[in-house]
Amino acid sequence: MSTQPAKGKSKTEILEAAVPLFAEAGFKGVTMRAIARTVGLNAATIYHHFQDKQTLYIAAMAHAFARKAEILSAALLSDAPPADRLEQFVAALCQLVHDDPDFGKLIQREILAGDAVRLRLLAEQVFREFFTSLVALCKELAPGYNPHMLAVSIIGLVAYHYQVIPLRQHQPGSKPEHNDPRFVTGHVTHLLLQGIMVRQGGEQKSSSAWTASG
Amino acid sequence: MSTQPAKGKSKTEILEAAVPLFAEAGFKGVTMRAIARTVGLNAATIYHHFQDKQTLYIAAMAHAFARKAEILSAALLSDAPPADRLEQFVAALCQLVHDDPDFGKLIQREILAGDAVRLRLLAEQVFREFFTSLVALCKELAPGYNPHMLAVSIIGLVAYHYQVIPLRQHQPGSKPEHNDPRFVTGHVTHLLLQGIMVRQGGEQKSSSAWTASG
DNA sequence: GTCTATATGCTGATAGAC
DNA sequence: GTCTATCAGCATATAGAC
Repeated sequence: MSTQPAKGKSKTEILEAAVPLFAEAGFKGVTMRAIARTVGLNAATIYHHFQDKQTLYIAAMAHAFARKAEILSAALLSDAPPADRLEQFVAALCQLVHDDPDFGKLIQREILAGDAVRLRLLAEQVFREFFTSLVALCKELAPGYNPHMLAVSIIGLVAYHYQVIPLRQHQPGSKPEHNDPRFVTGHVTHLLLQGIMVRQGGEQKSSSAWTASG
Repeated sequence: MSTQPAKGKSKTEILEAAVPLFAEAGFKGVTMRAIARTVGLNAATIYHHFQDKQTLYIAAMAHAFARKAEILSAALLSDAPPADRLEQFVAALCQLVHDDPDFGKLIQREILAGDAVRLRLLAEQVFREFFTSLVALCKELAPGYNPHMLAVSIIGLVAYHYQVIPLRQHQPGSKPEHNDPRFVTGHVTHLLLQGIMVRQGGEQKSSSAWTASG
């Protein structure tokens, strides 16, 4: 909270060094010495800024997840028609996980770690608001579906594509373009809105769902 | 390979003790002592059966993934119509990840670990065959879609629902029934085949896609 | 095959000089 | 605020008795 003008390394610098390290190797895979080396400090100095490793880790999570919630919420709050809001949200989510791979990795690691307290905080303080907005959109867009399940499916379609890149890049038909946020947005939006059963003779490229933002 | 009739603990017993431990805590989160304690041995004895921890870990992965490939392939090889084969596959995948949570966790951990050699082995020796069959089904079922992307989407819709249970259980609208393989199968199959745009007045419960297996 | 004992290294964390 | 020096604990892995 207090500004530190050119007066030693700040807590923020330590956090910004720690986030990618924790994303890549997890809590036990990162040593205090490694974080200190990255930020250009001695390991003991970290303990002047943070009580212990656990405290530093939680602060790093909070720093990594800050502002993500409002980015996701914002895409859901336009006054466009429901189908367009869906596409805007899918596009925003694709862009987010594409531009910040650490974000997805840290969430996966938190899920695997399975700490009940931290998971509850993550669910309530980071995802609750935007998830509720997404559920509302699902109710409006597809009243026949279970809105909770549909919301999870929408997020999952995007998140999974980026999550399994290290595996699916070895599978037949994989191309680098498939990681382009616009390409994933087009695929996911069309699949959600139209489903698999394309009418024979139907030209899907002419569907408005394939265009990026209009 | 050699049978050991009632002659000390077998390698298989060690592997079957190690798999759930590695799934729960990851490579660095599991000590040789913990594995030994679980199987009822001294830590040093493990080194009589396995060269080192890394070798034991890879053997445990191979043991955990054995036979999974053919379970998934089998569901794709019936002579039913494409849409029914899709539902059979979705049902089989739901059942698999529901009955064996370790399976999904270990795959996630391997993806996060990011070892290029191990990921290539996993992709080629465990998933290649069934993924190729799924891509073929996608081409047959939905020629208008990119088959690679569609195959990933199908797997992702199922895998993601089970993967994020620890997070989505804290979100509004979550119910325990949503983890039932039959429920997830119904939701995913209907979403894939029909998409979101349900016709007004259409009664989705009457769709054959909602019924479990006929 | 299984054990005890132990070597060796790395880790989180602290004490205290500057 | 940052450093050096250091401790105590635990990890992997080995040596060798039984």
